[in-house]
Amino acid sequence: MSMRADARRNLEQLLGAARDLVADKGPGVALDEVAQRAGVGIATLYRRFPDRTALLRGVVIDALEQTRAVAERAAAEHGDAFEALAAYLRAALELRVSAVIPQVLDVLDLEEPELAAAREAAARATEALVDAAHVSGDLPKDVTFADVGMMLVRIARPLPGPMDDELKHELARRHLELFIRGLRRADGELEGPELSRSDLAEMAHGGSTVSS
Amino acid sequence: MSMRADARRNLEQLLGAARDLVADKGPGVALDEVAQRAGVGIATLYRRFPDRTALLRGVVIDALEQTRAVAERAAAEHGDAFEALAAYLRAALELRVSAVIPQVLDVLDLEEPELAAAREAAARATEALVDAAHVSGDLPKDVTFADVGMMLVRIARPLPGPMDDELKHELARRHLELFIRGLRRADGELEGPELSRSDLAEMAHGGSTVSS
DNA sequence: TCCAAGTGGAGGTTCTTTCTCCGTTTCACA
DNA sequence: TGTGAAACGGAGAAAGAACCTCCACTTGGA
Repeated sequence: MSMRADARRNLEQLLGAARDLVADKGPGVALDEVAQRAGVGIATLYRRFPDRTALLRGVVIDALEQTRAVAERAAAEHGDAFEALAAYLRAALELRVSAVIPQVLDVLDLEEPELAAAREAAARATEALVDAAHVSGDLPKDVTFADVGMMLVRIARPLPGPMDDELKHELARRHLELFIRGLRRADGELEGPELSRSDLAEMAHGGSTVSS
Repeated sequence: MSMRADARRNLEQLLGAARDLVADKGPGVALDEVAQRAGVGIATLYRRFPDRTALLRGVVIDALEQTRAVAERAAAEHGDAFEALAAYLRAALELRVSAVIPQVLDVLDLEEPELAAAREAAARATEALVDAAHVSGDLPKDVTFADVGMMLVRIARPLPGPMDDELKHELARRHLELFIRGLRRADGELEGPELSRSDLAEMAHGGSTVSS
C-alpha cells in the first residue's frame, strides 16, 4: 500500500485539520470547513473518507495511538513516577489529543475492534502512569485515573471567547502547570464519584449508572 | 412595568433554558430548542426577545448579576479570605453562570452600557475576593484573577461525552474541590501569561495582544 | 514522454433553522 | 361569574447551511 507522495501529504493535512476542528467545534463540523482548513478540495476529503464517521474514526485512532506513544515515552524517560505523569500530561496537551477524544465518543461505535484495541492500548499506558504515581506516594490515592484524565480534557479544550489562539494555548499550558503543582502531595478528603477506568469504560459502552 | 404572572414565569423559564443550552452548545443553539426546553411555544420566545442577540444579552446580564450577588454574599459570610473565595467558586459552579459568559463574549457588543455596567460590577466583586485571598497569603501571588476565573470556566463547562448529566455535574464539583485543594498552599514558580483583569478587558474589547 | 492517480470546486439536493401569522386559551379585575 | 385584553402555541413558508457528486483539469513518477 503505497500512495503518491502528494496524496499522503494531503491525507495527513486532512487528519490534522479534522483533529483541530473537531476539538474546537465538536463532531458536527462542516466537512467543507475541514477540507478548506486542510487546504484541499472537498472531493479529496470524500475520496479518503466516504462519510463523516470514517473521518472521525481516522482522527480518533490517530489520536489514541499518539496518546499511547507519548505515555510510553514519558514512562521510559523519567525515573520519578510523578514526573513521568507530569511529562505525559504536558505532551498530551501539546498534541491536542485529549481535546478530541471525548468529542467523538458520542458518535462512534467503540466496540469496533480496531478502535477498541487502540483505546485499550492508550488506556493501559496512561493508567500505568497513574498507578505508578499512586504507588510512589506523590499522587494522592483519592485522585483517580478518571480525575486526571478529565482534568486534562478540561484544560486541553480551547476556551470559548475572542482570545488569540496562541494566547489560549499558552494559558492552557499555564493552567496545566497550576494543576500539576496542586496535584503533588495535596492531601485532604475528596468528595464525589471516584471513577475507575472500568467505570469509564462501562459508561462509554452505553449505560450511564455508576456502581458507586 | 408589571406583567401577568404567567408571562413572568415564562420569561424566567426562557432565560433559564437559554442559559443551560447556551452553556452546553454555544451561542448558536436552535431557538426552537430553547423554547421547547423552556416549555413554551416558539412565538413566546420571539415575543420577548425579537432576535438572538436580545436573548443572549438577557441571559448574560442575568448571569453577571447572579455572579455579583454570589460573590458579595461569599465575602460577607466568610471571615477567612480563602474560604470566601472557595465559597464563591462553589456557588458560581452551581449557578452554571461561568459556563455561559465566555460563550457569548464572541457575539455580543460589550461596550453597550447596560452590559458594561453588569460586567464591571461582577468583575469588581470577584476581584475583591481574589485580592483578599492574595493579601491573606493563602492564595499564591502568581495565581491571578484570570487564572482563577478561567479555571472555573474550564471546570464549569460540561464535558462532552455520553455521560449522564447529573454525574457530569457531580464530577465538576469534585474537580472544583480538587482545584481548590491544590490552590491553597501551593508554591513554586508558575510560567506563562499572568493576565490581569485589565488585560482581560482589553482582550474582550477587541485587541488580542497582551502587554506581557 | 505519458498516463494512471490524484485533484478542485461548482452547484443540485436535502436537511435545518428561522420567524410570522392567526385561531385558541388564560389571567385578572369587576 | 363574565368579559376582554393579554398571552399563548404551533403549523408552515422562506431562508440558509451542509452534503456530496460529477467531471474537466493537473501532477507525480516509471
